[in-house]
Amino acid sequence: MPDFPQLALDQQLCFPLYAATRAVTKQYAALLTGTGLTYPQYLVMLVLWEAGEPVTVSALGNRLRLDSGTLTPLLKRLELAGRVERRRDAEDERRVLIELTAAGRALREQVADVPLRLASAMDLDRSSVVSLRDELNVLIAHLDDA
Amino acid sequence: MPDFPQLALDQQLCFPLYAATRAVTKQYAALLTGTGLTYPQYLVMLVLWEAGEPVTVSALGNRLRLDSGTLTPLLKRLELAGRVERRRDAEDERRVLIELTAAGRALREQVADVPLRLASAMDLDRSSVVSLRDELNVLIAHLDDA
DNA sequence: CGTCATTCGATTGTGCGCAATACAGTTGTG
DNA sequence: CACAACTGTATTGCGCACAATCGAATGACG
Repeated sequence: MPDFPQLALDQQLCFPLYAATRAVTKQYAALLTGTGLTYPQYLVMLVLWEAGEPVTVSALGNRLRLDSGTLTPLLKRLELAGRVERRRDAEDERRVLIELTAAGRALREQVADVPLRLASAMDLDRSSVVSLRDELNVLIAHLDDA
Repeated sequence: MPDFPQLALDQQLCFPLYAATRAVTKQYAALLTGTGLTYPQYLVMLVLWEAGEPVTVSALGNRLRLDSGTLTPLLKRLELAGRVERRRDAEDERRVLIELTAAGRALREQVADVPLRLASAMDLDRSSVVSLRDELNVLIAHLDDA
């Protein structure tokens, strides 16, 4: 019976990546209670705040690497909560534009301190965060090619 | 109108982490088609193969940081697929022991090359993988305390 | 021996994440 | 204009992930 050292959970990159993401998401969920946002909803709001103008569903999907099967119901929940409005683009009726409401824009100040609070919970120095972030971006880029 | 540079998607660690995990999971899904395993199911199998003996649901949960709400249905699907058997522990009737079937054990050889194939898809040198893995483990440890 | 807190797992309900599919609207081509 | 190909979004179905809750089994304590 051969052994399979390469299948050891702790030797692989995949599991720490998977576990760390869920741990970070859980921290965000804790900091976002009170805003009514989930973590993926928060990411969508980040894109909308950054854009400063209506954004199509596909643009959101490209930025966040999510497809319409994920975004459509998420955006409907954001609309139901009064954070965004959804309307067809008059220029091209296939497109749906997502626009912040006043309440959606106001939320930005309420979460402005979230990244800082997260960083303190993670307790990593700035250089570790930067190198980790950059290595992850390299990884993503490589997987895109494959 | 104040600006919120700290809310920029690209400056934060959270988004690359989130996106990289989904990219890696997608790669695993591709390599695991044919085995009938999903990525979380593959992780459960890794733990069972490593243990070499029946494992309780809670032990699986501790190792993988997943709760019974996730594991119970996942294990039922693995049982339905003939990979594992579930039975109450005679010593303590509250516990459920998860045991590999012959088919479940046999699967190990079939996926033995998956980590190597993943590593080649990720195209990172060994030292990057190790440092990334270790930094993620540090991150997880810190979030546990918080 | 009762009983009371704890442990273990299952269940329920909500929200992703994604493949596959459907379909309306748009564009290209002759 | 006719019509085929393409685009952008929505829908469906399945499988996680997790909070909250429940109920059975156990163990500690008086």
